[in-house]
Amino acid sequence: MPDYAPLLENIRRYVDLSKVEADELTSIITTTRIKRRQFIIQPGFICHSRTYIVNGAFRVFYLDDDGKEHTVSIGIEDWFVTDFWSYINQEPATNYAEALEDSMIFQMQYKDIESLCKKIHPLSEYFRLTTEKAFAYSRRRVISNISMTAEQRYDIYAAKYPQIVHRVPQYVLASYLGMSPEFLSKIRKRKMTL
Amino acid sequence: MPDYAPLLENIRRYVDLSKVEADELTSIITTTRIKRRQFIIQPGFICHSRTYIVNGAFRVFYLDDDGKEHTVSIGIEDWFVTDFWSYINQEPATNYAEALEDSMIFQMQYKDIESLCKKIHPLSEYFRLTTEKAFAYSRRRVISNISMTAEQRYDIYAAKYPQIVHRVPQYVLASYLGMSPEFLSKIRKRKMTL
DNA sequence: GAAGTAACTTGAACTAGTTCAAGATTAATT
DNA sequence: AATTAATCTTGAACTAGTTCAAGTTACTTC
Repeated sequence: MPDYAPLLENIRRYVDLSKVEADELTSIITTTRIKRRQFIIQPGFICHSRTYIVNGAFRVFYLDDDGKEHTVSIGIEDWFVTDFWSYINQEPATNYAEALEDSMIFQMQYKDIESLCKKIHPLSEYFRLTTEKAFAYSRRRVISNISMTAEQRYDIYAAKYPQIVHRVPQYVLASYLGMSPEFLSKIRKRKMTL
Repeated sequence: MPDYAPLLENIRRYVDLSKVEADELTSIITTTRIKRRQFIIQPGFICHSRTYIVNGAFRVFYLDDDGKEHTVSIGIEDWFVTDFWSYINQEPATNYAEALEDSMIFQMQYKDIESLCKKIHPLSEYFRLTTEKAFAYSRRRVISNISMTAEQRYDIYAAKYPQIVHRVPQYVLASYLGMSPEFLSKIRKRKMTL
């Protein structure tokens, strides 16, 4: 049986779950190993699960009409990955989610989560509180995309996620920060020589 | 006594609230009239309430170091306005919220909402579901800021919110869409002559 | 309803960031 | 260890969008 402690610890930071409630939650979890470069979400397919990263790293990205990639989110262990729009509306995804490293994940199905949220009040609270936080961060990202230069965005990201900046390929980070990989390369070079 | 029907109707789209629960909710609401150009949130002050717009229009904006305004959100009747970061963390705000028209609002305090969410399961569900939706939209906005041209962003907004595009000042919309007011003016002109 | 202020328009000069292309590094595969 | 594939670097040419400034239109307010 897999070790659910990291996920339960994450939940405990927000709410109290009884032993019985925790067991109900873990009973809907499936555990999977994913190889690097493997996709767990693809456009056209409904994203049925919320995915918790036990270890490894993922990115969610969007392929535009010109075939250019735009990274929507980057996640490492103890984070969730989803095509959120597809997940909450149970509509076909528009994004890909790809493993950046060999990973292990926990998955919980939409319909199971929804019925458990109806049943277990603290679980509903957990998702409410974490989504509120995610939303607040997302708004900050909107502002920084609108109001800052590419270099400022990089600096802020590097300061906030020092453990990620050099863990993911540069073109992934560039597309997450909304700039071309070439330009990120130039920003980094400038910093070396300063 | 004010008419709470629009808010309760909004909630009913997501969950069922009993009469007693609805009364508990409305008991924490304060109703206020706000004049155009009046601020209900200012940097430095903690945003204590979630604000529901009964009628009128608001915008939330951020003033950067160069004194330039960046509109974070635009809301009209039946929407919520908040400096979300300040609200959920109960930290001093970094944004302004300003009435774009004479308005009437319902306000609910953070601590009251939090204790009601602990108490009333469907209310917790309501905020969970609506925040999930808001988060999904916010992610879409991140993607469109990163991957689209200014004109595409305008077109999408105009198609989605035809009732808002010409209701708010152009410089507000431009700063929401992440472009200069001059450039939005030029986009619009180009459309006239086509 | 005149005067003043806020919002919008237009064009010209400018710049942050892109695109393209070719070469240099690094990592994966046999 | 050699070969192939992916990723990163560098510079030159380019462009979407900005900035500035001056003029026009439309609201407010007294």
